[in-house]
Amino acid sequence: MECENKQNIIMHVDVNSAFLSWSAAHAVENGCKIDYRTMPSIVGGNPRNRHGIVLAKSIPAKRYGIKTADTIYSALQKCPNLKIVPADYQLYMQCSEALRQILKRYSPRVERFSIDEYFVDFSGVNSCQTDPVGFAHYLKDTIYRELGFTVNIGVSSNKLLAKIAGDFEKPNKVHSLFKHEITTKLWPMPIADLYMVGRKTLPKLTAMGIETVGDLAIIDQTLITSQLKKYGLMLVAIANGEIGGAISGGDKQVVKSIGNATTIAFDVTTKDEALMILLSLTEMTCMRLRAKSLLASTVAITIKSADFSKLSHQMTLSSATDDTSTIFKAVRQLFDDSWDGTAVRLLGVRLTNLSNGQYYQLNLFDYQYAEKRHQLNKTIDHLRQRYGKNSIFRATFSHSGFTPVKGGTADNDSFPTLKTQL
DNA sequence: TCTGGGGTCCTAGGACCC
DNA sequence: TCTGGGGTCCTAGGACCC
Repeated sequence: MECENKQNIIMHVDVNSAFLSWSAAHAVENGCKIDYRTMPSIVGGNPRNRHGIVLAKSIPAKRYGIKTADTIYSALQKCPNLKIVPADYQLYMQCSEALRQILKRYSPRVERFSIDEYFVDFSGVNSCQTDPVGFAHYLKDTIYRELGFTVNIGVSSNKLLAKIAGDFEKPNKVHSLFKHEITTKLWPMPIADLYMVGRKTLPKLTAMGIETVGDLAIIDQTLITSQLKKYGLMLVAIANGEIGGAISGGDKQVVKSIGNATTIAFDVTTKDEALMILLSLTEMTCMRLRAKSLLASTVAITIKSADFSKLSHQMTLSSATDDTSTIFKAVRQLFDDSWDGTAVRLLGVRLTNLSNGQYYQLNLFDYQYAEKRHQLNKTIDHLRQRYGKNSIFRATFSHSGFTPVKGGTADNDSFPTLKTQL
């Protein structure tokens, strides 16, 4: 059936220091005399409303030991004259889209992996067959010439290896990592740099005497399982480049959950305040649910206390719904059942058990009621889309000092994980 | 630690059924 | 009830990614 010499070629395109690059390129384009990329700088949140972490850093900032997710406070300790640039998510979405448009010129099979990462399937694309690495260089330079920011491109025969290759040396580089290069390019890497080896896993691996990816790749199965269970086996598979999967089509992935959470600028101590915030998060989450034409049957809330202890509570509804009021009723009950009165730092709402079925399981009366609610919700969604998300809101919010619809990601894209395609 | 917000997957324990 | 075991679903918590 298949053409016998068809070669799978997958590329991973990753924007270098994405948020910082994008903000810097945008500033330069608008006449800013200095390029933040050439000096110690970060994109960060605002510590005044307790969003004070590093979202992206320049390469000079990295040389001061500043890491993503550091507190801005600690970043300033490491480099007192650090330039701090505020985040501009609208700009970032635009840059992400612009990048997608370039990629789509060369292959129809483009998949968004996160706001600053894409997989592109070049299998069977003629211009790319004979010299994929050369083509990747051309692509990288085209992106820089047209959009003004650099990317890393990883080239391989599956997504996992392409992604790992893209993470090798940065910035503005192309690396290949084909199966036959695993032992020479991947195995010498320190184990700390392997995808999926995080803060908690690293000490466990080092305690087992694992220092490089190669050490992990050839470890005895029963040994790794005894320490890390299934997770250990997955890591061994990654170390051998054995998890992959082609890119199916666009970025249509099955969404498993939708949610929004917010760290509040102050500690919340009253139920009224908490419910107000939960309502605004529910509004946003339900709007996104409806935008995807999905229904949810499980509602969950998260509470992070002032001491950073976390708690989650969930309930499954008797039938799936996309109605804000119905879902908020559940949210309110979950909060009542789980809040013990301690000061709250963060609140979150998440919907799972998603389906795209209609309102089956309902009798005629309930169906008509649900239909009415559905129309009302749709109308509100349209108004918010056209006139802004706070153009229409519940009476409780007037003069409350709270935002009626809270939470990010108004875009319709899902960000899948590699493991989904295991 | 002056410590964000969007997700996915895994695990362990309990409820319930046969 | 001095009661076995397998399957499935639900819940809470935790690890990881960007």
